[in-house]
Amino acid sequence: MAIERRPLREQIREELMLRLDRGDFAAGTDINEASLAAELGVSRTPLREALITLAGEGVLESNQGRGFRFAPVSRKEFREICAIVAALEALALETSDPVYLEKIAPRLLRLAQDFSDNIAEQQDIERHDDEWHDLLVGGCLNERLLDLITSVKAGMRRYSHLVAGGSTPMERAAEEHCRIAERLLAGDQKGAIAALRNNWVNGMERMMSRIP
Amino acid sequence: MAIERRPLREQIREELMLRLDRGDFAAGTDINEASLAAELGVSRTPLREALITLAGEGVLESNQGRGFRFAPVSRKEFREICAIVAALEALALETSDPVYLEKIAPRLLRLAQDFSDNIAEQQDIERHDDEWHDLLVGGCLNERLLDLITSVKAGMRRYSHLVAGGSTPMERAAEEHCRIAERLLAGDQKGAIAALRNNWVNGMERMMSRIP
DNA sequence: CTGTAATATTTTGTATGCAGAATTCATAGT
DNA sequence: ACTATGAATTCTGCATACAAAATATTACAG
Repeated sequence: MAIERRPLREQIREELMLRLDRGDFAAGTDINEASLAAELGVSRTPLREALITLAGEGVLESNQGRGFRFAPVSRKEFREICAIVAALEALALETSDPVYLEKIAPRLLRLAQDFSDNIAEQQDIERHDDEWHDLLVGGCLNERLLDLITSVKAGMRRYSHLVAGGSTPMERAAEEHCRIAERLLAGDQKGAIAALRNNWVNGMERMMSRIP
Repeated sequence: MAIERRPLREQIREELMLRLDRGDFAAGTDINEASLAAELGVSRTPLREALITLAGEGVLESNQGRGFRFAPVSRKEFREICAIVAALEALALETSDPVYLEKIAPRLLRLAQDFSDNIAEQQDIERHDDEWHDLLVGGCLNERLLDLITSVKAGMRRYSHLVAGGSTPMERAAEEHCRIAERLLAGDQKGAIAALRNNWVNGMERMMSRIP
């Protein structure tokens, strides 16, 4: 039996992010610490620690005397986050080892193609897309950068369930992933970065209409 | 009388960052929660909340059962943070209103020139440099981005007192700031961004030798 | 004298308690 | 009926208490 030996605040944070993905929390709703703690079977102390972490990542907001609430969503903020992630992933790609990139390019291409074949659940699509990007930038040796990307993307997860279920043209996304992989295969790092930026801009536009 | 009506955790965080700037904490030293809380005149609860925030910003590390400690410094990590901030400030400049940039360009130029004139304390130099960059990117409407820049720069503050006191060629920094301001005055946003990136690369190199 | 096991002490991680701020609800006055 | 006022309640923010893990100390065998 593998007993969990990590701070409760981390486990709580993970669980809350999972519930956020499932769409359990509407944007803007306040959190009742006592009831949520009871529901999770923990005390308020580690819960609050998790909430403070999430507030630092922009998932939650806190107001003096008024506790925490899920940060409201807006097209403006979504645009902002996308621009940031695009720049950060571009940086990750710029500073990655070209040899490594060429090595993983075939895998990236295959994943992108598999992706376009299977019509999957929205939840799976999101996860698949995330994993693809993780693999893409995973060769970057800048650890702080990879951590930062993860952290900023956490703030973006508030939007993922909003755009779910619709007729998201994921073929387009897969197509764009193929383009990136092709550039990498060709050893064209510059082109891959441009294609990646393009992927983020388009992805943003695709989602945008579904946000209030 | 203006009574402080903001969470203790924020005030504590601020105080700790101030002490960090003063060089009170050596990199790698563990924090004793009880004694630090007593010293600050608060309980462990809001102190821990501040520590968790700082850990999220990369200023501290936490290990299960072992508490918090100031994250060790390294040239590698310093390079990493500089690359990130350079990319983020470049993004901020890219997405700023050109009209606004031209409007503040004269002020930026004047500040940079004043800077090179006065031989100030190292502490002042740091502060001045920060304020200059804040003004530069302050016109960016991407609020998330500005917050993120502040947050990432917090992690960089662990290094500022390390490089202090030496014969830092700040004339060079002031010169580079002038270049950036001149590009903005000329309405050459692209050139300003390049000059800004150059400023970060050089600034990094200047500091690098003084880090273990 | 050195290495190790047992014990004592310190310190963290989590739970609980408490005061005050914010909100809700009820009541009175217009 | 509607608003204003005040009491009652809820909830947060901070302090304290407790249990378990980690560290330091001691005792002892080799």
